[in-house]
Amino acid sequence: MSKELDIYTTLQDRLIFNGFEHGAKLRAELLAKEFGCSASTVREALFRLSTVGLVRFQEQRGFRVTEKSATKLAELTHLRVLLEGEGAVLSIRNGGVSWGARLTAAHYKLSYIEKQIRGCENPETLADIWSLSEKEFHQTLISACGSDTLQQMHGRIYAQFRQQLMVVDMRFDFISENIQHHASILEAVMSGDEDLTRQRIHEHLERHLVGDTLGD
Amino acid sequence: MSKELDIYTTLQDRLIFNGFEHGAKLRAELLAKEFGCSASTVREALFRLSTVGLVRFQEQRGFRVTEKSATKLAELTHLRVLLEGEGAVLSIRNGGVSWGARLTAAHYKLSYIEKQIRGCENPETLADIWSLSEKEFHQTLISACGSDTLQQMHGRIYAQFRQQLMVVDMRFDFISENIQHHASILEAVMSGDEDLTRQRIHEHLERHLVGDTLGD
DNA sequence: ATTTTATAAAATTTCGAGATTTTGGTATAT
DNA sequence: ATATACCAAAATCTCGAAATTTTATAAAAT
Repeated sequence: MSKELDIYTTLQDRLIFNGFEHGAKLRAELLAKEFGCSASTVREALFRLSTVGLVRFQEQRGFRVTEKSATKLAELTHLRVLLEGEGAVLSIRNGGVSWGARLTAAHYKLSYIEKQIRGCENPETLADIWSLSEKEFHQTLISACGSDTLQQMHGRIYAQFRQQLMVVDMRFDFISENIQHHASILEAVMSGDEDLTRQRIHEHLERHLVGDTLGD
Repeated sequence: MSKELDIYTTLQDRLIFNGFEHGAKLRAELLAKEFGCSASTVREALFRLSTVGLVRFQEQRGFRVTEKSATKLAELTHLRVLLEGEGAVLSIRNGGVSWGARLTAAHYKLSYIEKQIRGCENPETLADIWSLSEKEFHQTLISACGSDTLQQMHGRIYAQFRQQLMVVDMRFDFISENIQHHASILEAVMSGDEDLTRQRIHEHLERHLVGDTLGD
């Protein structure tokens, strides 16, 4: 694998899981030292990440971690509801048994971890594994929609959404609700009810829409 | 303005308006000569364009113009209907008079050009100006939605959509229908009917959904 | 005291060349 | 005839340094 791609993925992870300060400056030269490569290589990766939205680029002023704001989070949530709802509904239509099986499996894993978190003293220690499972569940949910473009787009929105939310949310106060939400989504999907599925996805994410000027 | 940005924009235009062959190889070194700069600068721009989706990047194999396919076009159309519908509906709610005025103006310009095209021997000569007006109309349609993220996302989908369609479509056989479509969308918007607006946007783009396995 | 100007330091952008990998052609073996 | 191994040419990737621009600091002017 090329160095550039390596660095791209590493940085992406750090950005999503808040390995950097909110709005921090990202100096290619410093990161280059850390990664043991040249500044240009880091620069390429940062450029790509800026197009994805995890990094902000300013002409002659370098790169910064995208800032957090309630507005941005609300916008991303709105789009997630839209895309994930669409993806789920299409998957219901096209998915068949194998998709149902995969989704059930993903949900089983996620709910197992979420129940662990609920009864745990230091839930932060489970944050990483939780993130992976939660992502997998939501990805699986739309995985049979038949549109790569939709999934790709959802992936980006999801990444930015997590970036906005991480740390803040890692106290897991919401975990009981969440267990309920995920189960409700699965239930709606399995019953084949498209409108209900959309509604449940909406309910799951609703709490992040505060301060939103967009419609409900 | 930096050279990189210059090149980025130039390449973006060429890619969208099919200044390159379908699937053509994009060699940084050759383009560098043409632009009078170094290969690394072009490389940065190409990397960004690959993240946007106009260019395909392969590890150790360089860059290519994104291939055209009916499937891809259908996927992009599907997303356009979704995002543009949502953006238009939100704009109806938040837009107010000034948005209505801007949309009417954009429509007036577009319909003027489309009528010129209808009665023209060599419609290709008007392709450039048409593209600009059509883009402006659809951008204005969602411009009061209140979500930068949504608009940005729509912009990317729109760019890829155009890339798939250009040349092929520049014979303007559809122009009479199109005049009708655009007027219908404007009418639905002005009546404040949200469902009708979505439906009209869908009808406008429907012909590109052939070969689609996604539901309509 | 505040603003403007000049200068130095730091950061960003661009470059061209060297290192690495792929591609295409030729020879050798099965 | 097909497949494999080898080599040379071409393309890609990485680097470190030079050129440019911004930022910070201090001196001069209002």
